[in-house]
Amino acid sequence: MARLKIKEILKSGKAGDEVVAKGWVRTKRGSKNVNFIALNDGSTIHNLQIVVDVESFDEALIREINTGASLAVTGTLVESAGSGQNIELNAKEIELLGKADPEKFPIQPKKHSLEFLRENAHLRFRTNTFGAVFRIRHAMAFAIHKYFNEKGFNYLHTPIITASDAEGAGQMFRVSTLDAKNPPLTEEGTIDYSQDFFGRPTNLTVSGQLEGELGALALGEIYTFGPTFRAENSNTTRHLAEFWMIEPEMAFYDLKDNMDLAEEFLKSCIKYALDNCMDDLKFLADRLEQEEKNKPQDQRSMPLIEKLQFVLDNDFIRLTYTEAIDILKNSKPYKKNQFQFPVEWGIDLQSEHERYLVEKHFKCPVILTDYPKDIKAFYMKQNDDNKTVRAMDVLFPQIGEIIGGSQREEDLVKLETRMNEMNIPVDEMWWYLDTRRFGSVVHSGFGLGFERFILFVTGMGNIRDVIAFPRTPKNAEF
RNA sequence: UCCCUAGUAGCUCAGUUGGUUAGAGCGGCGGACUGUUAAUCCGUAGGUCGUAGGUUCAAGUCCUACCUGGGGAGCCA
Repeated sequence: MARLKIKEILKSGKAGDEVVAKGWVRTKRGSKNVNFIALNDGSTIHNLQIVVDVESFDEALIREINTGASLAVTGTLVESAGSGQNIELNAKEIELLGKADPEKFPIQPKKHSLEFLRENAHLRFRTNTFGAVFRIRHAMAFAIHKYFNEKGFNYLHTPIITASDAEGAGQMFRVSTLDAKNPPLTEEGTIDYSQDFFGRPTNLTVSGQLEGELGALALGEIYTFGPTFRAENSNTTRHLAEFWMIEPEMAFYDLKDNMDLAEEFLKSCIKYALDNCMDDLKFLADRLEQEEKNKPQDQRSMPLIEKLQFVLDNDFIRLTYTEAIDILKNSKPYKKNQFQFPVEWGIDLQSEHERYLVEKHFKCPVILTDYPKDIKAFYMKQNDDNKTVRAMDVLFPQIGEIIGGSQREEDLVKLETRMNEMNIPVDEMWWYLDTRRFGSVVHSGFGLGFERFILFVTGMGNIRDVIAFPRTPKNAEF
């Protein structure tokens, strides 16, 4: 008899069907004559209820069916006599696949704190919350590939190890096979990287963008979707040292095309979640609602599913940095001196400013464009005003910046001039500049932080709870 | 990295202005119960109070340093 997944059994199983189900015990309860086992195999958030007639099984076996143990159950599906489920499995045969010592198994059939589960990240998949989060995470990864594939984009694998440190996107992790205790030295006493594996200093990538541009300026549209590493000492609910990023790069796209793509892309993925992950979303929404009950009324956010639907139904507000500064200067908190940081044209917007725009003023996702060139990267397309660049940041409620992107500077002279101004080594970047030397075209791209997006879709509050094994300062367990 | 905050039983927490033998709920274990839904009821075991120093007749409680977690900020995705 073939094993059926619990999702399949609950969806199309009929009373009288003989089936085999395999999974892990969530709870066991019952009385002298009958026991009920909630069995979960990860295929769905819902459990299959196994009904055990105590008299027909070995007492020792039943004693070992504890929370966390794995079972193979053969039996007949019947309509449930109890409420709470339509169908349940009457056990004929139970095989204990793997025991779980109830005194040692850390996941109990009760509510655990997210902090505790983070310390047990190897077992937290076995909870409803993390089951839901990781099924949704998978669905979103799939939705991203589906979206770009249908749009004719090519999935480009840009390198994880890079020798370029010119990207300016943050501190990098060094990659080396040199002896850390006794590295070979040059005559000047510095580390001799010519003896290192690559014959030069190398690091883990902080962005695939520059290589992505090379691909786009031949293939037309590409996207990357891979791990990204930042050695920043960031300790927040929105930062990881190792995270996943999606970076589309498109030839012949100007900033407006770029914004249109970003908005359509985000909406398409959110729609996929609503269409395909409703069971998990409902669970997370309920969980969130319980948590929100402890908060004062005015601090509560929109229910999860409503929030996703809202983003889907409304156009993102688009405005320039300069317009945003004007709005901030005319805002109540500015006039009442409630902002901690100054608001002045030329400053980088602080989270409090972004949050005001998104959560208070517009109450809607916002795309800010045309930032001062001095607070943005060298590769961004310079505007004619000589003050701003064609940058765009997509700001989401609670998350803040979820996408950062720009139209890229395609003019060789302007780009080189800017690189010199910003002390970017032009020589080392010969390969990047070659795209501007040979058949340069208008092009654009952006980066989406995958985990930040998952935060938004799942309503989770800490980025460490939407990646399986988070890497953060002082933490690389598992 | 900075600011705030916390660390007491397997988990979530209480522990009074410093004062005898450190408490509860949940979980575990034993028992009861004819179908339960985080079952219920009765009973029971379980603690070097984050670590190291200090103040004091006396420290879970006060002080200092360090470690770890959480929240916020910066950096950014």
